[in-house]
Amino acid sequence: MVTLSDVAKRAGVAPITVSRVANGLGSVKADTRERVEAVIRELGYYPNRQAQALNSGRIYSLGFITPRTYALPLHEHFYVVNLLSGLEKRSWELGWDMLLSTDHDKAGVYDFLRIWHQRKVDGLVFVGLAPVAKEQREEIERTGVPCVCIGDRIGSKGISWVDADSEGAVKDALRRFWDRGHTRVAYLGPDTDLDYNPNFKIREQVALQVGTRLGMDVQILRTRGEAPEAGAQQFLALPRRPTAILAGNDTLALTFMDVCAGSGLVAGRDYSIIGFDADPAGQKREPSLASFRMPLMQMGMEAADLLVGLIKGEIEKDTRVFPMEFIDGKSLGPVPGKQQGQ
Amino acid sequence: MVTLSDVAKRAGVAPITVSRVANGLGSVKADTRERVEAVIRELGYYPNRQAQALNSGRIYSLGFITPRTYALPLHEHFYVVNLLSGLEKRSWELGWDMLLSTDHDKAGVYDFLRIWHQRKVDGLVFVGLAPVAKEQREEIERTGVPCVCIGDRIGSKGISWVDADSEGAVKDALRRFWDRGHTRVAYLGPDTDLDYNPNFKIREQVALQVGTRLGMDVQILRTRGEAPEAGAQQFLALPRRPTAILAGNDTLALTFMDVCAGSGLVAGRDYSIIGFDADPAGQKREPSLASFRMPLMQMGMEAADLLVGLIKGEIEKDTRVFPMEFIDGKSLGPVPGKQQGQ
DNA sequence: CTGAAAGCGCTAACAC
DNA sequence: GTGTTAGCGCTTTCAG
Repeated sequence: MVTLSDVAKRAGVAPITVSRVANGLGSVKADTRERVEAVIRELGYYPNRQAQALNSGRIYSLGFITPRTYALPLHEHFYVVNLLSGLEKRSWELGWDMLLSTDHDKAGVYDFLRIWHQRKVDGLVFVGLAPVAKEQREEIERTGVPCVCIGDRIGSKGISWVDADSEGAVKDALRRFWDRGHTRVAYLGPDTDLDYNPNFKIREQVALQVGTRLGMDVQILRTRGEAPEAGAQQFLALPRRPTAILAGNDTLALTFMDVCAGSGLVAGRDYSIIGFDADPAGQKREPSLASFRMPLMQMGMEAADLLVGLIKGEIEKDTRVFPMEFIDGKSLGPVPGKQQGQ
Repeated sequence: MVTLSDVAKRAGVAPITVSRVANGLGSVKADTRERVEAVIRELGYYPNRQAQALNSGRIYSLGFITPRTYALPLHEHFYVVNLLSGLEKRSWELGWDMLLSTDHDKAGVYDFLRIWHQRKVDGLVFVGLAPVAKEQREEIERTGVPCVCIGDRIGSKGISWVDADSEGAVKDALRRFWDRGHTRVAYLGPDTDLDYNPNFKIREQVALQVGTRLGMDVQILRTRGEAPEAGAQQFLALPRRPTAILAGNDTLALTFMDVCAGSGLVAGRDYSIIGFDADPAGQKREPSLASFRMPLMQMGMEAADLLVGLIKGEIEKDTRVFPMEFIDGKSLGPVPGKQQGQ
């Protein structure tokens, strides 16, 4: 391994001079600089980041915590892979590397701060698919780890976050239902006890508020962890069924459509439905599922931006909300039985 | 930040004693150990890996170089994402972290050894989608960087590799053609000048050898970088067309099928075709595309295994080949015009 | 079983 | 403009 001193000896200067040349800091006479630069190239010298970091406290790595909440392999986690892609891209553009880690240690203990404690990274990005424990939030505030959370609007003054605009999307969806004449609508969500994800709650609440404000009749349907078809069964059993359903995500929506199809009800004809996530599976099926797409790659990129800003101390805690894009589909239709064009 | 000395002071011992307790090395009296352990927990002490690495030369991170060969965002690179998934899983199981990096620096210079030179990782895994320059191979041999290449059977004594068994798959494919009566076959490959990937060459050569040995008439069809439909056009223009085509990958196969469909030729009826990669797009289309699937996740996991073994010095250069799995599809049929059952 | 001293590669602070 | 000194947090000698 070629060290600073190796270069210094060969160039006949003090180590600190090589340091100054390598980092372009301080003033060095032109011919000294050139001589040192020549030796650096000749010997193929690279500064040892570990040693640098021991001084500066900066290793130029961002930590990305991959959630283990669902026992899926990483590559099947559409959401995470897309975020990762954006994070990697922007980190690279900014000249930082990215360290991938998981949020559980071997004993199953939630320990996502480990890589920061060990000083392997300067800050952390994590995905809000699981709740962050109170002690952890306090630890983050106490130690001042630069932290960005994606998808959970954490109420901690130590944690910045980026999230998609669920409120806007729910309003948009209900407006689309309304424009097509639907007045009896439902929100289909997961059993909140089993499936932590703050966006489900936000979507449900906003659906209730906005629907009521529009004068709609809004019901809540719920799946159960062990019975994903429960929401649809609930729906089918209703005496006066809603004509339009907003589902918390596409997975919920697709299961719903499957169960209804079993009873001869076709989306877009017998009822309308819109989901979230723009899952490719939804767009390929027949009828195609209308949905909202989050700009995941961009969210990942901005999370990296934010984190680097926090680490450098250039910004304080910040939060960003990204609009979702409506993806049209055949699952959205008029009120069944009603005359077209009023 | 809590340091070793902080713990030492509080426990009333020398720093080295804390080090021994934290690492479980050397002998420490039971009650001293317990006292120190209590303080470690109380203060929430984590060893600083940078400082440790400065001594031991080991940071417990594996580098994964994401290729920039194709200007795709990471998440659209099926192959890379699946490998990544396996690497991440096994690294985690082994207690190592994974650093993601790219193979080009900002000036476009191929510089994938950077993170190792900087001592941010102990070794590297990279994907053989682009050729490794001679100087790089020499540098790897000279410096002894632990290296594992995926998908390119690099002939360097410094580089271990893992790869899928293209030979076996090609034999399997030709055997399947043969069993269905096909005797005029073709291999469809990319313009080799434009698309570096050693597996294309292997598949082409093995197809020629094995086909000839079976007494088949084997032709070579080629796309061109700017004209992916060239292979199919070549095929359509032939006076006596092959009845079965083995494509270098599913992308090539799907383009081929599209062009042929434009001339009224349907795969599985008018000709047979098999691809590589088991691209989901191929399995969802009509007729579905028969293909070979590589165990990408497993290959990633074994690459991590190999790399950790190399780093620890437990193994020398090693290579591993993984069988592919045949995925059946409607694109595979009998010889057109021939009576079924002979 | 425990500790003191020296050093890993680098840089901040202070001379000259 | 350049060099000397000390120290980042930890571990490897070598003593006691």
